[in-house]
Amino acid sequence: MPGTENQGPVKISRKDQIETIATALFKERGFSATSMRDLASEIGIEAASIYAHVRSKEEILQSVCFKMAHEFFKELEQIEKQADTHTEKLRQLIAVHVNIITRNVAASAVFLNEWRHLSEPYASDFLQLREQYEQRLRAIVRQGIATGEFVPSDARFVTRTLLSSLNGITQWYKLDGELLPEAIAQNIGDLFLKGLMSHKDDRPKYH
Amino acid sequence: MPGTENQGPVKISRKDQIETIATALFKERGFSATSMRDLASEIGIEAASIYAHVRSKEEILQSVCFKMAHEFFKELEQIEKQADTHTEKLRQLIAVHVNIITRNVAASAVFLNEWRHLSEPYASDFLQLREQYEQRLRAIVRQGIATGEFVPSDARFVTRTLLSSLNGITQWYKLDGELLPEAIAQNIGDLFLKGLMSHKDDRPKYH
DNA sequence: CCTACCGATCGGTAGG
DNA sequence: CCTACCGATCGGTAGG
Repeated sequence: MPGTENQGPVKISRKDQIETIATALFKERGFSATSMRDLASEIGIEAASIYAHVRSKEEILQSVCFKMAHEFFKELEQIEKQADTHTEKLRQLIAVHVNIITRNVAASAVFLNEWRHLSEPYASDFLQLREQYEQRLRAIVRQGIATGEFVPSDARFVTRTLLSSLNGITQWYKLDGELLPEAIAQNIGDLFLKGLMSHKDDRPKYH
Repeated sequence: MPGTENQGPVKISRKDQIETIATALFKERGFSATSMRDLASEIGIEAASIYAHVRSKEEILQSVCFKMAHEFFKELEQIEKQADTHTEKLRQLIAVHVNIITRNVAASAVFLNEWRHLSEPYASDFLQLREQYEQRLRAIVRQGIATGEFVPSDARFVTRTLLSSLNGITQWYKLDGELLPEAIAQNIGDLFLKGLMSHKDDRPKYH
């Protein structure tokens, strides 16, 4: 079985390794400032050898960006389906968003900051996905306002500010940090739900 | 008076024009993905001509980054000086931060995202400034908590999340947008101060 | 501010 | 996965 016999107990293929290291470099230096030679030397092979596993530098970026987009959408759809309150939906969406980011800090940072180096039609496709995600998050906020669950507020502003807070995590989160992902989610959830809920019901309830 | 006789009523010098256009390109495409030829063609001159006004591509980046850092610090020091409450200090700091960003969206985005392309010792100097700014903002939050003005909370987390919300404005603010800078500041101020203040005193007071 | 140019480096290919 | 290499483009300089 050529191609499978040498993988052994560690499942990570050379292709996966390339993507992982590239993601870290793309986050640190940016896509354009990372050369295939940088990447190769980090892996320990020659630059030309990368092309045995990957068609181009951009293909790596495409893979990272669309994989992350898929992650975010998968969880969003799960949350949209359930018939919970909008408070609960928002709290859960914050929790899974924090979870995805803290489990994939580098990939999330690349997803957020390097997608503009995608060529067409990938850039347009990607942008559409991002806009749709924001729209659907905004719909939850809007509906919560419409039902009176949330205080009247600018859904567009709230959504953008929430996304900035969540996505900003990529810029400061460290695996050995003092704050656990669950605590981050709790804090962001409290902050925004406190801001969105009427005064008599300040503390969000769980079940 | 050579060098001054041709400036006429419009005060913008070629050097300023280069910096302005470069800033816009650096924001849109990133520093590394912007070539001096891109910049030149946007200005309408040859690439080599840029070097009559500017020593290098990086010098432009240095200028933008440190000018913005200076802007932010100038306002921070002003706010630290006055003997107001921490609530009022935080609200004012948010207001001036929003103001600087909305008046310099491109420069702020470059300041936030492209500084890592600075070479040494500029990168280290810059990073030190950013960390000091965050530290001093955090001190205001900490002091507000210590005096009992703010509810007990994680000052580090609050500061980072506030900065993410503020800096995120560069990613969505448009001059013709529906939300005016004053309204943005008001909303962010309300959100965070509501989150920071004790329940019996939910609405922050002004004078 | 332009023409003419330089050495370095880039992403990527051929052929093994 | 490597050696050897290609054309394109990069930041920047010389000299006017």
